[in-house]
Amino acid sequence: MTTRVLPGPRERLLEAAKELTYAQGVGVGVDALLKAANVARRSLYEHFGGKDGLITEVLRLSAAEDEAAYERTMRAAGDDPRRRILAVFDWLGEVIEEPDFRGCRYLAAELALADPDHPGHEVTRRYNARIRALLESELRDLDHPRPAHAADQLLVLINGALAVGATRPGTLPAAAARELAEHLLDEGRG
Amino acid sequence: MTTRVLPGPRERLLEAAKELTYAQGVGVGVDALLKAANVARRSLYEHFGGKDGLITEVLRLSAAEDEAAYERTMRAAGDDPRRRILAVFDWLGEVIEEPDFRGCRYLAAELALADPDHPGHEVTRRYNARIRALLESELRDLDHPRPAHAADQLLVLINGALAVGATRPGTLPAAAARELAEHLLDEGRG
DNA sequence: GACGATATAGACCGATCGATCTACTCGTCA
DNA sequence: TGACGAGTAGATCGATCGGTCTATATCGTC
Repeated sequence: MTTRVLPGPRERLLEAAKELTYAQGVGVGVDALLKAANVARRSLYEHFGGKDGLITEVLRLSAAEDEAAYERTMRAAGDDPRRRILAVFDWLGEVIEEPDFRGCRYLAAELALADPDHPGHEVTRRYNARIRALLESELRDLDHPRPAHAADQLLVLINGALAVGATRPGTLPAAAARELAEHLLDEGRG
Repeated sequence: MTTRVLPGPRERLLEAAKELTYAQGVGVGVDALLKAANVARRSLYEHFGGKDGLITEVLRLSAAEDEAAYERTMRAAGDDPRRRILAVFDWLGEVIEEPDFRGCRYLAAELALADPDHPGHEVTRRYNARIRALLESELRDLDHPRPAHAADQLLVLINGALAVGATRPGTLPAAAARELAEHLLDEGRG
């Protein structure tokens, strides 16, 4: 059986690390992670090889979850690609207004991991590429004249809203970004 | 005399810390800062009271310099507010393409300083507010119908370009942002 | 030339870092 | 029953953390 009734030390560690690395950054100490997960020190090194392995796995897991959240948001918005894209900004607005919002986890990791060879960088790079591909696909469905370029612009708007949301809470940057996205989507349709 | 021919330990520390905290994040060790600045350990605590004081002062100094850079960029672009604002994005494009670009220093500090009471947060908050005020002033000169709202949007575009530039180097996010800024500036003039 | 302020050099502090190790417990399955 | 794998508990490691300390050197100024 690969399934399990109670979450094992691996799952507990991943969950605790997901929360703590977001709330306090990837600089959190191993002791804090072990205590929060209620896991023996040895288990961390058995399952992940070390702190870097755990952090990388957390990023991978979160990336998959967040990508799924983008897809779920768009699916729930119906079939119109325009509505689906704008729904992303509405959802981001809710995320940003959550009381414990602390900005984009992947950008924070990108900036905090000083070692350029840390495997976490590759994860964040791929995550951004996948979100961008998701957006470009919608833009093609919309028959946008420049889907690749518009996808780059949407990525700027998304990351901008998340960044401003971290520094200036309460200014509703997602709504501001959504409005710019509308202009972008209307391109080439008079 | 308050001026000095050779930079003293205070100036050397600030300069070294400005570089190291950007390249490696605010988590850099005190030893690394002292070594890079060639300064005695004691001098750091005499001048800044501790690591946090040094970091905060670096943020303050950098904020003043960067704000001046915005103003210089706009001044060099002439008198037309539209040109002046778009020049900011051209300048950001150059900054992002610099080989050692590592994203926005203030957002990185905001995300890395886990303690919400760290005085650095106030500095980054004020910095963003001042840049926003700078932009809003230009928008008023331009007789933009919604200067405050448009300033918020420009801030999203700027932070978005810097964020994407950190994660996806070479994709020219500043140019993408500039194009969206043009739409924004043309608002209400048919 | 003496003084005081400002440096430097570096020992030293307790705390914490990430990581390794041993010893013990517990459940499973042969 | 007994061997084994997985997990816990916790001592321990060397390194590094931020910070304090003493001792010495250098400087400008009276």
